[in-house]
Amino acid sequence: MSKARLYRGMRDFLPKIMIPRERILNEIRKIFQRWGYVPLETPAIELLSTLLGKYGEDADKLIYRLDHPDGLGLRYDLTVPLARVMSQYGQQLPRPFRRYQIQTVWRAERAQKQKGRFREFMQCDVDIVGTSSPVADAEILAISAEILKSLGLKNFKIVLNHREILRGLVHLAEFEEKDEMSVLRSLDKWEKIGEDGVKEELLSKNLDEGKIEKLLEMVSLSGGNWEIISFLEKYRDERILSGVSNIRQILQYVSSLGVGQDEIMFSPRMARGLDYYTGAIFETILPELPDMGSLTGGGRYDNLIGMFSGGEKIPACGTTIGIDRILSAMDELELIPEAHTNTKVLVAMFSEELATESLDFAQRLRKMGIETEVFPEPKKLGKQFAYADKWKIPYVVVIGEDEAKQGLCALKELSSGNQRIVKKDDAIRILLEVFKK
RNA sequence: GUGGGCGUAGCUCAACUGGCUAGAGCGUCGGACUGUGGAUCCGAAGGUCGGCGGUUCAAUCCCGCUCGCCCACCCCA
Repeated sequence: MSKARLYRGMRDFLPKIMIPRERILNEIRKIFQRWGYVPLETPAIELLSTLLGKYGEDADKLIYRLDHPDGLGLRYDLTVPLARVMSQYGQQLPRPFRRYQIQTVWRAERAQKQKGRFREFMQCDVDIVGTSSPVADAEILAISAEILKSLGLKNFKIVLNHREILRGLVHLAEFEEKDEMSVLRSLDKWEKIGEDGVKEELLSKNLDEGKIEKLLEMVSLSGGNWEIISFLEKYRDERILSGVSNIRQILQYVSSLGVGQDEIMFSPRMARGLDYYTGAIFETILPELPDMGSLTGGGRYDNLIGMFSGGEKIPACGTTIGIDRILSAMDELELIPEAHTNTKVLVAMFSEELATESLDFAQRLRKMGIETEVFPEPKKLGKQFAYADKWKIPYVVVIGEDEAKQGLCALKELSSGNQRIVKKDDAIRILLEVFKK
């Protein structure tokens, strides 16, 4: 057993994983940019005074604290850094401010690899700061949907709910305000542990059985989105009415942004764990992979950013794209093409004397945008072909003595085994055609 | 942090109730094949049997401690 090991909850990303991972990140980045979002990066290390007290007591324990006299810790998410940035540079950033941020975060919790839980993981956040318009909520939903579609995860569903509606329901069930978040956190487990499970958990929190039953009955709604929200309106609760009217607008706008009504599922049972949401909340799931959990999750949080800005109220809305969950979902659905390397062509080295022939030709291919590598030593050709085969490099070019004399090269496609002796220019033309450069 | 399970080659796993030189498959490297990969055959490298201590004539196996991994609870992406 070697002495080297990984700290629990950390991962190495070997090339085989990194290739699809980078491809997906590039795709996500492209979509963020297409919607007009601008990139932001913030440091891994923040002052503890910035980090602490923003996520709740339990979460504070999960922040990695550095052993350093300045009082430092690793960032826990990307939303608090955004709030800090808004308070420091808010004046020079015209609003609405649309930003995306793709960086790692750290949480000192018990990691369980198989459940996709790590101590270091990447978050891809998109947020729109400075507007309370439902257009913003609709836009964030549409971006989430567009990303999943573009990655081939066509069968997703967006689960939608609203914190004001939930608060109204909890109020109608006559729970005290201080129990509100605790009740919502239990309710949120409905899909996972079922109605009985939720009831059991609420009972174990010493809450009143009558109130619990009242709440569970109110949220046991099924049917179409419009049907459910129309039904909720009948409660004539001020908060519920306000939430429903907000949801109506979002549902309407989202249609114009390329999201089908059947891709959205309004559910009065989805609550999300974080305290700071104030309006619409949403997450995306794959019905075919019910155990996978949510692939993206977010909502509106109108009070969080202001915490750093001296009480000024700054509305905001955003979501996290769970890149690691998306990757494992794609993996299970076999949507990740096998790729061992990005190299398209291996130029073999025939002999020391002909080395420059290979280098020159490889350089011509690269200038045309074809990913090319040269085998660096004149090993026997069998070894060089075996190398290409092991890395699944699709083409091998050999320039041997015979070819070199006549300005030719041997171009072999490994998948078929077909080899042609052609002029170098023709080889380049063929490769450009194949890889559509 | 609490409870349960498990640590043998790079990976997946063997080795009868404690016994002689700890094995196999896959992978890696080399050869059969000095102008051509996948298949086949041959060979090689690779182990302080997680670590420390104890019991024993003798420990990969039994006991104690420790470290690590996995599962459940809690919490989340």
